[in-house]
Amino acid sequence: MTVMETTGTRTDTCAGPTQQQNRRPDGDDHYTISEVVAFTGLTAHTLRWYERIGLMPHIDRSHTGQRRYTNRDLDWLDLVGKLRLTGMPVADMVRYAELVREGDHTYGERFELLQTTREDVLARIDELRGTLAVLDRKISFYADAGRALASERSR
Amino acid sequence: MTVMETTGTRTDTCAGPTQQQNRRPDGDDHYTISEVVAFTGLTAHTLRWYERIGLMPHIDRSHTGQRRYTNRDLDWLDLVGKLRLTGMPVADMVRYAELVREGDHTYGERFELLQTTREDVLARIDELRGTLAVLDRKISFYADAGRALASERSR
DNA sequence: CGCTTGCTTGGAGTGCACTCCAAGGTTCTA
DNA sequence: TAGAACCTTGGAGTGCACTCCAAGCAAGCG
Repeated sequence: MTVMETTGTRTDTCAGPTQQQNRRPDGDDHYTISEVVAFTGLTAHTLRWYERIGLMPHIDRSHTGQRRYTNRDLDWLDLVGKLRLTGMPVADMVRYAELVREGDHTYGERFELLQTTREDVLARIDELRGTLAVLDRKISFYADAGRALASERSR
Repeated sequence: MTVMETTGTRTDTCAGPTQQQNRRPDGDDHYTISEVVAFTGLTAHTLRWYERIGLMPHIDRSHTGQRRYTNRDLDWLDLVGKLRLTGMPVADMVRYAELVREGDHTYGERFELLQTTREDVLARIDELRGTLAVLDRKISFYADAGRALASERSR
């Protein structure tokens, strides 16, 4: 049995609200770099850079050497996008990509990495909630001050 | 009437779960840079840098030119810390600091800035929740795969 | 008094995540 | 079949937020 990160047929399914329409059916899923730019919002520079640093697998090439991305590559980029949103350093994502490439025996390590990331995200959400509370207090302070200034002007 | 950001006596009050004990009473609140380092977790380098770029007001000096921070400075650093957590660029925080220094007539702009930031934080929390969902799906996928591998081994 | 520890300054350096460039080959449209 | 638009590469450059350095002054202690 093989633990795959992402496959042509199912990908730990239901990819969420991501822009996944416009995709070609698996089998003739060959996208140019500019199509992937349109899908992901990343720049072509960044996509090439991701490949260079090992955050992407080596992408298939056309007979003339141009990149041809597959649906699987797009799925991977979706995940990377999500992880990036968490603030995970690129180096850690590269590490994860390496684990995937290395095969099944890295399963445990990958699992742990995901769980650590999950904890980080929860902590981050909590931090943001704390900040939100401060912001709300400050905003209502300003609203009060605004009313005071207004009534002062009307006096 | 003056809209103050932070005062010696009240600061739009109840500063939250921040480490505010160990503070000296207002009036002999004079902290060295290393004390502020201990309070905030920032480095002395960073504190000096904040002052240089205008993210802090000019800090009082001792007769020999050493920085002496006040409770008010600590309050400001608390806010800066919170804003930093939201991912607000330092340049924007500097802008806010300038508005505060410029006085009452910047009230409206400050209010807007805070509200924009609030919206950003809400959006960020939502993003993180989306990521959390992806992570949870992936984690349970790995958990299932783990069970499958285990049962395979036991066969 | 000497020593350690802490503080000062301007300016240079670091690490991250891109971002861009030049020079040239490829693919599409009229 | 010409020209525009797009793609390739390695390597250099950018912007942000620190982070560190060297040289020197200051304060507290035995």
